[in-house]
Amino acid sequence: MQLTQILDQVYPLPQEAREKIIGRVGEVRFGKNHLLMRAGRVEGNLYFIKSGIVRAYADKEDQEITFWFGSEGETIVSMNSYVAGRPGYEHIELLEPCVLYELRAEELQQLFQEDLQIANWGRKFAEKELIKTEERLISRQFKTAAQRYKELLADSPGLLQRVPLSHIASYLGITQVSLSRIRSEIR
Amino acid sequence: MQLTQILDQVYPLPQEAREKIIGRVGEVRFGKNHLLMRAGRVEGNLYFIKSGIVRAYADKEDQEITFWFGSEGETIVSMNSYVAGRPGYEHIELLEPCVLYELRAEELQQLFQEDLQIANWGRKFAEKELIKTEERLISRQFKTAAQRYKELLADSPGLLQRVPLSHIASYLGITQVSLSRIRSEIR
DNA sequence: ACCATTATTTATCATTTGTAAAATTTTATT
DNA sequence: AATAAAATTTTACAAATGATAAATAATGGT
Repeated sequence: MQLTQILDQVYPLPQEAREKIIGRVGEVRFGKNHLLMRAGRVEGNLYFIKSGIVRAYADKEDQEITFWFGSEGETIVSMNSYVAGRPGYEHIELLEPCVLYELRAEELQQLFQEDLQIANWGRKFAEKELIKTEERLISRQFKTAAQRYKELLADSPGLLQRVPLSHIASYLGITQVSLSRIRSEIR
Repeated sequence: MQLTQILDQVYPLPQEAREKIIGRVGEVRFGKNHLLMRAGRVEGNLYFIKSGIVRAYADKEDQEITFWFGSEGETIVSMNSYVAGRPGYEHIELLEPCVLYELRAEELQQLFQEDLQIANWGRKFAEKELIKTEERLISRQFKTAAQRYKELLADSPGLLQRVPLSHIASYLGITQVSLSRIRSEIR
């Protein structure tokens, strides 16, 4: 997926503004299982996914909790680092080999102070992520684990083929055993 | 709480930009139990809470699910309306008599297109809300209902005195009976 | 202060989900 | 194809939460 397209699906930018961003972006590649970001650090870059799929997870005692999947066209950003300059609580792990567009957070912050349209792009980005997150939070309360699983299947049909069920279970907020039970009841 | 202070705690604005917003804001008052926003409508205003406390809730079949409380200094906005011009899924109900600063969403959108600092204010607002929402989503997975209750007590000590436990239970994602059990085990 | 209403707690039982361990299936490697 | 490793499912049991109804406490209006 091309960077122009990725940027525009957040908020269409005038040519000039778009080029300011593109000029500061580099392409990088990492292999499967690479740890792109680690919890506890302030992360200096953000990434747009050209191809591949990743997960964000947080440590809980001895286990890991996956709370986000990102694939083609999505943006990888440690919100705490990006917003507040604080260390993030999330690890980002590549679940496939990925091609990423890399951008220094500092440079983007600079652009936010220079360019009205880029500031509005940043606003739209956060707003859209917010709606998605809010909807997930509410869906936790509204829907049973089985419903959430079915919805995930419907919304992201390819996901099951690309991601281990253990991560899916964690993402849905249930144990893998519970997810197995749900899957067996459906068929 | 003064509007200037409310705006500044999101993102400090230069005097000129701040006045552009303040000039478009009016003060309104509503009584307890007033329904400020209704699900299924596109909401044309946003509000800053000068005093009082409100809840956002969504309908689930025969019951209501409270997913947010807002009090002094917080911003009331139907995210779907504000971001996407779509009807929201939330009702906003006043739990106390409130004094609110009212702003037309359309006028704010206009300011986003005119003023770089206001666009960045809007960006910061969404980013901060996003972090809060993301943390709540993760806390759902990390923590037991009892832990979440204790945290809510610690973070918002006054809340229990201002809000019925039925709403608190719903906010925590448990039934009122469950919350009662938790409360009795603590003491 | 009294009554009616609403809010909260308690009790009982059913359901769901979690934990731990073993069994099975799938995948990767030689 | 055979083996080892990893992923997934199954089983048995424990713990947490839900549903319903009844009991108690708190609140608001007259």
